Amino acid sequence: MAQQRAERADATRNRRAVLDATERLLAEGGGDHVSLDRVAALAGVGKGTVFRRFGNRAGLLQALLEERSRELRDAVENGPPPLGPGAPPRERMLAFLDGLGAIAEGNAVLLSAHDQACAQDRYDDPSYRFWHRHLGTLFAEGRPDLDAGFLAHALLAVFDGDLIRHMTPPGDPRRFTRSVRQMAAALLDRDGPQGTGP
Amino acid sequence: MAQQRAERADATRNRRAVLDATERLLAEGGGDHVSLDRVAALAGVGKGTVFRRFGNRAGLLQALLEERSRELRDAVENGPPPLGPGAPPRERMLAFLDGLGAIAEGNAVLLSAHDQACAQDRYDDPSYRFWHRHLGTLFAEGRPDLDAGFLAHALLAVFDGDLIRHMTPPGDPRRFTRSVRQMAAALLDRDGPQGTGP
DNA sequence: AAGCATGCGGACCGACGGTCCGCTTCACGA
DNA sequence: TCGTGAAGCGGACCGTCGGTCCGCATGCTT
Repeated sequence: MAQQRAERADATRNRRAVLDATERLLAEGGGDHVSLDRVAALAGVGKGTVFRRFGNRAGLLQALLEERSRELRDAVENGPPPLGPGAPPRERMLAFLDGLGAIAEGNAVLLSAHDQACAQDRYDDPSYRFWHRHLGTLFAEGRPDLDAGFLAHALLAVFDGDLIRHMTPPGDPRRFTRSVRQMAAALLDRDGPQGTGP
Repeated sequence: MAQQRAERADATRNRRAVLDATERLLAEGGGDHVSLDRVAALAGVGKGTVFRRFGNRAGLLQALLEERSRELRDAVENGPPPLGPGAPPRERMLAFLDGLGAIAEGNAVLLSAHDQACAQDRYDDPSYRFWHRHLGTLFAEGRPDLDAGFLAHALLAVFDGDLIRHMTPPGDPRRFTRSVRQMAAALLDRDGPQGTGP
């Protein structure tokens, strides 16, 4: 364990600039409008810089996504119930889906672009594995008679940027999250509906 | 309604050749191995021919997919129960998922490639709309208390080529379909599990 | 101040999806 | 059978993209 040299100041500055540029491009055009040339140009850096920092297109989008979801992840790992450990599976899952839904609804374009870029290795992505393990555990507790691992994949499959944009009407920004919660509740309740909260 | 001139023989021959070439390329390499140059070359036709026939990459893959699922679609529309009209929603949905699962398991690579190519307009694809309408109707009958349109999207979202490959172990090729059926059954049963068939 | 690892930029590459247009091939009527 | 016009064909061509590479600048450390 040698003492690591501190990260150079320009590197830090550039990483931020690149992430911000990506965000701006995502906001103003569709997800396919975000080419790495454009990102580099808007960030005022060379293309090589983008790749050294993030490896490839998928890495860049993943970094942005991770930034948006770090808070939720921390809360799930160490926060107070019902998000954190301690709450019963049903409440914990609904709280989690509420959080994930909010992030997804607020970042649908980013989500689409990320899925597009990741393609087949989406399921090896550490972020995905974390969400999957969390949901899988909760399902295993709540419904030991079903295939918990599959249900976890199924719930996550629904967090698709295009689907969210497709089924979110202008006047009801949380319709998606509501329906996801409702579905999860239906899956968890072996003995008839119990409602999905306030 | 003027009398249409019959389709030229070479056109028919080429359409078949292109579809077959696509199939072969999908089988021997990953989905991203199927470039339109390669398809044209292997089919022994010019690139222009591919595009005139199928419009673009998405159209080509969609044509192939439609070919694989036409039989199921016909059976759902006009066939005998439980696939066709007449059976109770639960049985009809399970039969349908069984059929769709078989197709998906046998064409996972094609499915991935198609999703990749379609991107955002996946939800406007006529094939998708048909499956969605079918599932949505059945859910609406079986579970009027839930968001049937959403549940239909959710079930279809699970038919993802990469997910299928990721969760299909070598020794159990139908694990995916079994889990999908189980999930659908859990969603349909308001009053506890009733089993998913033989 | 000097030395050196680290980071930087942008020219460069191969591959891809998609377009275009001059030429060929086929179906049909005479 | 043959002429003709339309339908189809091929493949050169284009712009763009993700990704690589290496000579040069920057900023830490001593």
